[in-house]
Amino acid sequence: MANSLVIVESPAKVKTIKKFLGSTYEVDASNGHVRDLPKSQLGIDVENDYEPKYITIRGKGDILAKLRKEVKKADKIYLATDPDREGEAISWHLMKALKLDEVKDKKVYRISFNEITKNAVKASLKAPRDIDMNLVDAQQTRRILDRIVGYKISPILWEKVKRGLSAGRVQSAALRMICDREEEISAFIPEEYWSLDAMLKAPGSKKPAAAHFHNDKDGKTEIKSKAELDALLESLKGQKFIVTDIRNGERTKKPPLPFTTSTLQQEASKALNFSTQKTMRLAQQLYEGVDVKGHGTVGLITYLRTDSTRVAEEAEKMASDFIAENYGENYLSQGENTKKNSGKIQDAHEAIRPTNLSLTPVKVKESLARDQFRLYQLIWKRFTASRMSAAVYETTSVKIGAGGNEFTMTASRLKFDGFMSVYIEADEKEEKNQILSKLEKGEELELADLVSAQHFTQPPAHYTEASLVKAMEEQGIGRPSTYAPTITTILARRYVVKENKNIYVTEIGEVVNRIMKQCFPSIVDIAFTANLEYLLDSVGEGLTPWKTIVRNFYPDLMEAVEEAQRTLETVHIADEESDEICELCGRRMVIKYGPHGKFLACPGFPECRNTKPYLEKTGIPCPKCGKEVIIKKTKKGRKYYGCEANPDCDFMSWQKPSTEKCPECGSYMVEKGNKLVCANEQCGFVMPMKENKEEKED
DNA sequence: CAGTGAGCGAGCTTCCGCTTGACTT
Repeated sequence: MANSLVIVESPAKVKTIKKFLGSTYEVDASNGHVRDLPKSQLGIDVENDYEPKYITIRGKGDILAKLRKEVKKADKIYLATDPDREGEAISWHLMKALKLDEVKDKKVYRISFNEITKNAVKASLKAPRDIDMNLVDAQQTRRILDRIVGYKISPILWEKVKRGLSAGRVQSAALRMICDREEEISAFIPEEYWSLDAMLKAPGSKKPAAAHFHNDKDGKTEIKSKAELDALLESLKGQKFIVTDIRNGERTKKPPLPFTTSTLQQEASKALNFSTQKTMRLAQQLYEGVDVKGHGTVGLITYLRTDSTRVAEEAEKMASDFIAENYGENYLSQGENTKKNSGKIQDAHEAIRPTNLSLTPVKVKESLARDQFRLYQLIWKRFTASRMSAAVYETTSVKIGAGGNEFTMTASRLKFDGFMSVYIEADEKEEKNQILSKLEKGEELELADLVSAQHFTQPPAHYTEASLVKAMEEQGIGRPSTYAPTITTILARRYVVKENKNIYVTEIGEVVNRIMKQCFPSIVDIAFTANLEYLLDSVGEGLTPWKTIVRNFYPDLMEAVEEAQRTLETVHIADEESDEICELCGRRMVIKYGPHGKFLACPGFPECRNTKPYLEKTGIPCPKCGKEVIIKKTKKGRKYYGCEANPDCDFMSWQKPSTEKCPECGSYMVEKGNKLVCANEQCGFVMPMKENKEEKED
C-alpha cells in the first residue's frame, strides 16, 4: 500500500490532520525551523559572495532523525509547512536536511492550506506544487540582513558601553519608539483650559441636565484662561437659555473584528492585566488542548500567532448557527465583518477564535485554571461578538443659545444591544444611557447653576506593553511570534523597565539609543522595516536576485561600524546607589548585576570587597516568626515571598502575604488578584481586599 | 546553594522568526 508522509510545523496539528487523512498517511511536525545560521559566528561567508552557512538547530537533531526514518518508509512526501515566507523556507530546509532532493524513488511535493479543516487539507493534496525558490530567497535575505545587523552592531555596544548588550532591526526600533515617546513627554508643555457647563432645567422637570459650552463650530471648548472664563460668565449674566435646535438621530456601533495576536495581547493587557508573555503562554495551553469533561482533550482555540482576521467558512457557519439559536436571528451579523478580509498574501493562519463555539465559557470553566478561563472567555466573547449585528443607539442633540453663546446637550440611549450583549471592549467608555426630557424648539430653560473647572492638556502617555505592541504592528516592526519576546529582550538588556504597566527608558537604554541614532540612523529609522519588506517582496516575486540586496547592504553597514569603532567614546554608566551602608568601610553600597540578578556591592572595590544579597523588602511581618518578609527570586527568575530570617525561618509563599488574619481559622491570608485568600488550604476562606489595589502579574 | 564586580586576556556575549519545553518556594 502506498504510504505518504505529511510534514507540518506545529505538533498540535498532527493529530487533527491524521484524523482527516486516514491510516495511509503518516503526519509529523518539524517544530518550526530545523536549520539556521550558527549562533557562535556570523555564518555568512563574506569573501565568498555572502554564502550562508546553515547548521541543524540545537535540539532539533532528534526531530530530524525521526523524520528521516519516516521518509524512508514513505514513497510520497508532502511538505505542508505554513503558507508564508518562513514556511516556504522551512520546507526548503527540510528538503535539504532530509536530502529529499537527492532521492529518486520518492515523490516530494509542497502543499499548503491556511486552515485546518478536512476540506482545506484534502484540497491541498490535490494541488501540489514545487518549492517557491523566490520566496525562500526572500526569507534568506531577511534572515541574513537581520544577522548582519545584530552581529555587527552588538559588538560595538560591548566595546563602548557594556558586555552582553545587543542591537537588532526589531529591538532597536522598538527602543527608539519608546525613547521618542519619552522625549515627547518631557518636551510637553501643558496648556490651561476651562470647561463650562450650564445646569439647565426644563419647565416641570426636577433634575437639571448639563449643557456644555462651545464657542467654535467644531464643538471644541476653547476657554484658555480664568480671565476668558470670567468675561464669558459676565456676558451670560441675565441671559435667557433658549432651545434653538433639536436633532434626533440614530448611531450604530460596529462589532469588533476577531482577535489577531496583536489585538489579543492588547485586550488581555487592558481587560485582564496580563503581560504579553503571560497571554501567549496561556493561549498556547488553550491551543494545545485541555482536558474538558465529557470531551476528552480539546484544542480550545485556533492558532495563536496570526496577523489575520480571516475566519474559515465552516467557523462562520458554526457561529451563525450558534448565534441564531442562542440569541435570535436579529443578532446575526448583517455582513459587517465578512468583507474585511485583509488583502495580504502572508495570510497563513486564521483569526484567533474558539474551535467550537458550543463549548461556552460556562461549560469549560471547571476544566480550566482561572487565568486560562479568563483568556478563553475573552476570546470566545470577542469572536462571538464579531459575528453579530451592530448595536444601535438613539441619539438626541440639543442646541441652546444664550446671548450669542452656544451650549449643547447630548444624550444617547441603547436601542438594540446587538454584539454588545456579549462583549464590550475594555477601554470603551460606558455610554451614558440617558434620555432628555421632552424639549421644544424655542423653549426657555431655567438656569440652575454654572459649573466651571480648570483643566490642563495632558502629555502623551508612556508606552505600555499593549500600546507598544500596537505601535510595532502599525509600523510593521516584528511579527506575531516576536512581539512578546522582543519586549522580554529589551527588559532583559535593562534598556527599559516596567513599572505598574508603564514602560520607562533607563539610562543605559538612552545611551544605546543615542549611539544607534548617531551611528546607524538608517537602521533605527522607523521606516527601515517597511523598506526592507518592499525589497523582500521584489525578491519573492523573482524581480531581484537576493544577493544583490546583501551586496548593496553589507559594505555600507561595515563602513558605519568601522566609523563607530573609531569615533565613539567609551561610555561609563554609574551604578545605582542603595540606602545600605557598607559596615566595613562606611561607603554607600551600590546595586550591581551579576549572573544571578541584582546584588549589593561596596563601591570601594577592590580595597573593600564586601557584598550582600539584594533584598527587596515588603514591610510585612513574617506570619511565622514576625521578622520581615522579603521578595526573592527562584533560579528560574520567578518571584516569591520568603522570610528574611531564612534558613532559621522556612516561611515561603508564591503569593504576597498580608497583615490580615483569617477570621475563620486565624491563619494568615495571601493576596490573590484583588482578593485575600486564607493560606490554610483546608479553610480556603476568601474575602475582598481592603483597598482596591492593582492586580499583580506573575 | 552561594556568590556574583577589575584585570592578567581564554572564550564569550549578540540577531529575527518558526516552533515547544519543564515546573516551581
